[in-house]
Amino acid sequence: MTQRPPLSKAELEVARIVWELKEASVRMVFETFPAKRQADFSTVQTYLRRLEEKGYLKVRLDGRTKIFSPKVKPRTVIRETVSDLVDRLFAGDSMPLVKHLVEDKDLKPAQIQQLRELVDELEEQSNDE
Amino acid sequence: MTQRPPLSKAELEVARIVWELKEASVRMVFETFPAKRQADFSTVQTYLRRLEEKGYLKVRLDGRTKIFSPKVKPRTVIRETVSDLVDRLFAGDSMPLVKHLVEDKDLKPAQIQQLRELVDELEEQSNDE
DNA sequence: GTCGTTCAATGACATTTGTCGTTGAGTGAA
DNA sequence: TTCACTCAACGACAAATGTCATTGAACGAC
Repeated sequence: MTQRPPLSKAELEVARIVWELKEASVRMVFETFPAKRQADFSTVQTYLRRLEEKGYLKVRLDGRTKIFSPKVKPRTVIRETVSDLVDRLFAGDSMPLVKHLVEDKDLKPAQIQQLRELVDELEEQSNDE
Repeated sequence: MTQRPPLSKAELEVARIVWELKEASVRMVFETFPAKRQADFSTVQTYLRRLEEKGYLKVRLDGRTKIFSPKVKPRTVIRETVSDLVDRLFAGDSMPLVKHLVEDKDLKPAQIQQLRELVDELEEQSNDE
C-alpha cells in the first residue's frame, strides 16, 4: 500500500506547512518555518525538492516560481505516520497514546468539552451498530 | 534539556521491546521482534548497541551475556517522541492528534468507556482548580 | 543595454541509519 | 581435548538525511 518512501522528520514538518498554506513557493515555506528550527533557505528548498521526488507534493509554475501543493492527501499522510508511530512505540495499540495525550497535555476546558462531544458521538455510533 | 541524540524509528521499536520485557538480552529482543519487520540478529544487536551509546539503555552482565534495561524512563522517551511528532505534524497542537486517533481507529466499546472515564476525571480536575 | 542584486536550481558532503558479515572468545558434549 | 555452537564485539557499507555553497538565470535601476 505504501509505495511512497517514508518522510523524514524535517520533511514532515515542511509538508505540514505546505498543507497549511494550501500551496506555497519555497520562500513562503521558508518564511513560515518555525523560528526555533532555524534552517537555511537552501535547506528548505531541498526538503521541498525531496518531497516532490517522493511523490508527496506536486508542482506547478507561476512565472519562474515553483508552487508546491499536496499530491497525497494530508489525512493519508497523517494516518500513515501516526500508525507507524503507534506500531513502534505502543506495539500497535493506540489507546496508550490517547491516554498519554489526554493526561499529559493539560487540555483547556474547551478542549475537554470537545473531547466529551467526540466520545458521545462514538458511543452513539457503537450503539447503532 | 534533550542532550540525548534522537532515536531512529528502528531504535524506538527495539527500545519499546526492552521496556516491555523490563530487561533483556539481545536474543530475547530478537525473538520478541515483530515477525513482519524481519531483522537479522546482528541488526538487533546493532540497534541495542546504539541505544546504549545514545544513553537510552544501560547494560549489566549476566555471565558473559549482556542484559539491557532502560536508563531513561519510558514515559520520558514517549513524552519527547510524541511531543516532537505533534510539533512537526500539527504545529504543536495535540488536539488534532487526539481527534484523529479517536475518530480513525475504531475503538472497541470498552475503550470508549475507558475514554469516557478519562474525560470525566479531567472535567473534575478542571472544576476543582 | 549593462551591472549588481535576488532567487531558484543543483551539486555536494558529512552524518546518521538500516542492515549485515566476520572474528574471536567462551561453553558444553563427545 | 577437540569440535560444534553461541555470543559479544567490531567493521563495513550503501542509502537516507540534514545542511549548505555555488551556479545561473531573471529583474530593476541606471
